[in-house]
Amino acid sequence: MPSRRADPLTLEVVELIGDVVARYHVEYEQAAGRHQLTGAQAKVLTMLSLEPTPMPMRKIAQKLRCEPSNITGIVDRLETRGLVERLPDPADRRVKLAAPTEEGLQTADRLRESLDFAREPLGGLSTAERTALRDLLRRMLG
Amino acid sequence: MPSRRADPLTLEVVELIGDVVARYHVEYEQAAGRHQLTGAQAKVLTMLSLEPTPMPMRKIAQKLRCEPSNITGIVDRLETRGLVERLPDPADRRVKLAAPTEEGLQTADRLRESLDFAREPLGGLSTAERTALRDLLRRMLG
DNA sequence: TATTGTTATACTCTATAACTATA
DNA sequence: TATAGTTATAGAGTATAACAATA
Repeated sequence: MPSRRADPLTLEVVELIGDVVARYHVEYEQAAGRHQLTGAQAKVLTMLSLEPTPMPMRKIAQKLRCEPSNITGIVDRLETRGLVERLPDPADRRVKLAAPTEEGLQTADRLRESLDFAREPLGGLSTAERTALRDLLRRMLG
Repeated sequence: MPSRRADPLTLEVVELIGDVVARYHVEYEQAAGRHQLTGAQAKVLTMLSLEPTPMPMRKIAQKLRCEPSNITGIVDRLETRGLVERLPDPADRRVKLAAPTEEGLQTADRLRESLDFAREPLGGLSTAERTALRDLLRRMLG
């Protein structure tokens, strides 16, 4: 992996992405806080709310790219608040499946709606510009 | 602040931005880790390395949007490693100014160079596309 | 033996409140 | 009194290692 200097244009784009990241982060934490959730708790709850079926603890850790032992505590706190529950896996008694409760699903919905980042900064862009941005981001991540 | 559903295009852009944010974060932490720094330490060191003059502790906190008491510990750790030093402010004896050492500046430089996010994901984009992305991000950030 | 989830431990980050030394 | 930085404290996230139950 060669380490060379990027051109000024690339550097500026990287800096702008850094700004977007910083802003997104602040807004995400604020949105989570409005529901008495930390960022990590909001991430786990959101992920579980988008899954069609309950998810093993280990898989949550893989998706979040962290150690499985961390998920124990995060799910503990979500479970204490009645937003998530642990279910046994009939196929493997070692596994515990985490699933959002009805209240957890509602909280996840409200969380999504309160993410102002969805509207505010994109509000100034036309449909054509948003389409262009979408395509560029897709290619970037592709 | 009205809470309404965003259109599908906006939602997709927001999701893509979320992906970029997640990826940026992982890469930033990894780059920091390669230099035995945490993300917060890397942020402070980078900020100080870009400032023309030493910065009061309080101003660092404002820029990072956190409490001043946090900066004490972060600068403590950077200072222990010889990457940052605290200087007195001749104009106000209450103030302590933080400044990167020579080694701190070198570490900050290497950190920037090792931020793969600068090259890899943007490598697939042409100059015209990078320009378009820059303009869209600029408009997004207002 | 290997794997899943948990526990125990240690470190860092974070906010809050109280303290100190200046202003 | 007000402000800058620190300290003390508590909660949360993180990685590592060791453990019990199960495969």
